[in-house]
Amino acid sequence: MPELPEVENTRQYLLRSGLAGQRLGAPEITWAKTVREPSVGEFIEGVAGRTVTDVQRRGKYLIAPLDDGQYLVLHLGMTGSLRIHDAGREPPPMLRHLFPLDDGRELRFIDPRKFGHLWLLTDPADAMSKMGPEPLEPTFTIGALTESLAARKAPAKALLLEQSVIAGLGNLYADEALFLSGIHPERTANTLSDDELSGLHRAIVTALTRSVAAYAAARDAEWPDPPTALSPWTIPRAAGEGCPRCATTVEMIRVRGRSSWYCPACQPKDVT
DNA sequence: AGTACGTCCTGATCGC
DNA sequence: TGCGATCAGGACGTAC
Repeated sequence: MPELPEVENTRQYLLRSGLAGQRLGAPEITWAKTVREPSVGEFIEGVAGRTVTDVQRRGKYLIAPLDDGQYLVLHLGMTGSLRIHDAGREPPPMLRHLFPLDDGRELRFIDPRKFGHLWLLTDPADAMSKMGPEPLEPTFTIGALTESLAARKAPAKALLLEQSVIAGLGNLYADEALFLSGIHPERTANTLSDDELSGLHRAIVTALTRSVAAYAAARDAEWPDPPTALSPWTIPRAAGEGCPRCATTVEMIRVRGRSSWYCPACQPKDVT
């Protein structure tokens, strides 16, 4: 599902498609609950006629500054994706919203499960002030990770999903980072050793960096319709599959209601 | 405050 | 073959 690498891929796709510089027409919103702020009417009125000046990303949020100082903010939820196509082209199934562009194309918001959301904000930085560090920027340090986990008794897996701890991780990359660092998903966060914390920090950066690169290569190879989803992780997510490191059959448990795949040999629950 | 869990959604898949 | 039940999980609201 859209996590940091997928959202970053979307950002790069939108920029390369020339969204910046385009003036938006009145958006067609077919699922009103998608708009979180302001009202749907104010959102449509506020977006119409404005020009997009850039596409930025914070965690899993896409932020498009507009030429009047406001910001169009998008979250893809679990199944959302964005495409820019000619207005005449057959609309895809599950098209939920569209933003007409002044060059005859349109920005399409496709979202089967309707978990994506839209905002029109004057101060997105304030709205996102509780979000944790960007894992691919220098602010994400071992010290920052240690500090945010030190007093927590929840399972490590659950905390990796909290956007206030790290911005941009989701269920799949959380599992991947735990696998790469050899940490069982149910390990209590405040029992992680210094070595485990530094290994987890490195694993998060490695997993995300690897995936961002995989998307970049796919964009180049498959332009102008690059994939919105790859599977650029190493821990298998299917019953009966073997660990890529030791061939032990991987297992799945539920942590906070989320499926968590791990290798019982490489990620022991009890560390001595 | 920290932790845990239900809720929103619908296409795909599973079991009888 | 068909149909109901289950699963998937990001972020938030609520409860303890």
